[in-house]
Amino acid sequence: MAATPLFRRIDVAPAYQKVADAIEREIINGRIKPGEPIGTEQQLVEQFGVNRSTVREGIRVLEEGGLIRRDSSRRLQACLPRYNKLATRLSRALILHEVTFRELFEASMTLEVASVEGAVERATDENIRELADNLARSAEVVGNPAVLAELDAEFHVLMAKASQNRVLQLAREPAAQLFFPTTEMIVGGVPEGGARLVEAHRHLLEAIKRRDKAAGVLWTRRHLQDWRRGFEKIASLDRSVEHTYMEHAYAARQ
Amino acid sequence: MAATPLFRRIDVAPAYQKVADAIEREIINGRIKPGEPIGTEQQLVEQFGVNRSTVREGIRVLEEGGLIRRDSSRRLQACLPRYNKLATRLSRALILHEVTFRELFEASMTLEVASVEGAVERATDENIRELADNLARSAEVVGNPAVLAELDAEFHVLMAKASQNRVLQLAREPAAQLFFPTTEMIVGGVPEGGARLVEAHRHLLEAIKRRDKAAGVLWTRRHLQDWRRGFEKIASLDRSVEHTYMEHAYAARQ
DNA sequence: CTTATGAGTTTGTCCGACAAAGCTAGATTT
DNA sequence: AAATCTAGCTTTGTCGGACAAACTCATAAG
Repeated sequence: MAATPLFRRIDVAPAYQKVADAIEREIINGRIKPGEPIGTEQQLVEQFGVNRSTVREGIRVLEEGGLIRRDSSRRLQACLPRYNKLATRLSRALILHEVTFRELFEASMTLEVASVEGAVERATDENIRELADNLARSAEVVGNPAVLAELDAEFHVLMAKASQNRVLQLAREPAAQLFFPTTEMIVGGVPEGGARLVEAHRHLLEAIKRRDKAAGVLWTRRHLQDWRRGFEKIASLDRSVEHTYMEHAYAARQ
Repeated sequence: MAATPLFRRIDVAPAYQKVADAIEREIINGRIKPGEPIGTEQQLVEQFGVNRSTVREGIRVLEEGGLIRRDSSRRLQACLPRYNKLATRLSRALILHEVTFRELFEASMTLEVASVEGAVERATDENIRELADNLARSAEVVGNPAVLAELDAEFHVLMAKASQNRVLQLAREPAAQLFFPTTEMIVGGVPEGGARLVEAHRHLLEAIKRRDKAAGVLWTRRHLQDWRRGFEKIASLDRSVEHTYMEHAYAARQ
């Protein structure tokens, strides 16, 4: 195919990219720890020997990637990428790829079941307290679809947290961000929808408390099936997640 | 808590952020479709009424987010975010959060099982051809851990693709990117490791062809358990994914 | 019809500048 | 002496202009 390589490929990445890569490398391999300062733009200018505009473009790249942020006084520092922010990007990608609600439902079924299994096995007292608190608040707003939907999303986040598996936590988040905004429509559109939702959460919490995995899985399945039936009343599962629908998932980012 | 709000919060986001947000919004809600041009920097300068440096910083943000890219002639255009690129960022986040191999293993078990179930149900002839092709190539390099590990990763990507579920495809990718680089070490360190791996893939492909879900799940479990046993010979599952380990996952990005 | 050429665009980078906001430390007041 | 104020220094966000390299496109030359 290729002729014998006499020279190595020349690195032609633009300077701002190299700046970003250099800083990123230091953070990834741990030489700069989260929370530690990166230095001022002027210092970076001197260290890299490029113009401040170039440094700033590199900084934007890292900032968007969640690797660095500016503290209260706008000074640069390394930080731990927030799942939430990354998940938003992923949700965005899923929308642009026009995934269907069926795909979303199927994947969520898998991920939520895994999540509850982990929670049943490993939930701490603190986790259970948080879930119970969420449940109590939910019970008070059964008639308010908007608030209830938000609490539902939170409940599932807490369950994922209780699974003590951060990979799972991260993996379920993008789907959940697209999945749960519809909850409001569904709970609002189905009589008894709110009550059924809270009932399911109650059984889930009970299952976690009793370390009863079978019950946890069963009620997760029912809970999601409820969502599915509700959704099918207002739309087709094979419809793709709409662009306009993004408005919801979007407002939440603020 | 707060006093009655007399005025709404003033928007103080920096200009480059607003530029990025404005373009992003147009893409997300579909007014600019993937592949369509955004315009030159000069045009954006005129439209937004800000300096070119400011526009460029905004562009960097979107570029890193995968929403826009430059075509062959470096002109800006909207594009579909690539799973692969996003997954790399997630993997990076997982490393910085120091997730353990146990978390990785548990999540992967769930995701790969779901993946194979989907593949058994919905794999197309084309999917099966790709898997068979991968298997044939794997069989030829049983003795070469480096190449075999790469083909193993590809096999699982193909299986996720065969599941026809893009949400799942996306969800499994970050974990896989961290999970599979160790395959080389394991296959290289365990006698018969390569042969067992290829054998598992063969059974998986058979299961998909026969639409035999039970067999598919069984062999996925075995396959991953093999990995786990191999891993435990060289390290502890409770060790966190190391920073230095990133070198592998990192080089692959190029 | 293909190739070469050359003008015009566009990007990547650099330089210098300035207002606004934050920080620091000396000066002032109680 | 402790608290407060003030003025200067730093840093960021934005701007304007500039230029070389790479690319586009249309026209001229073979």
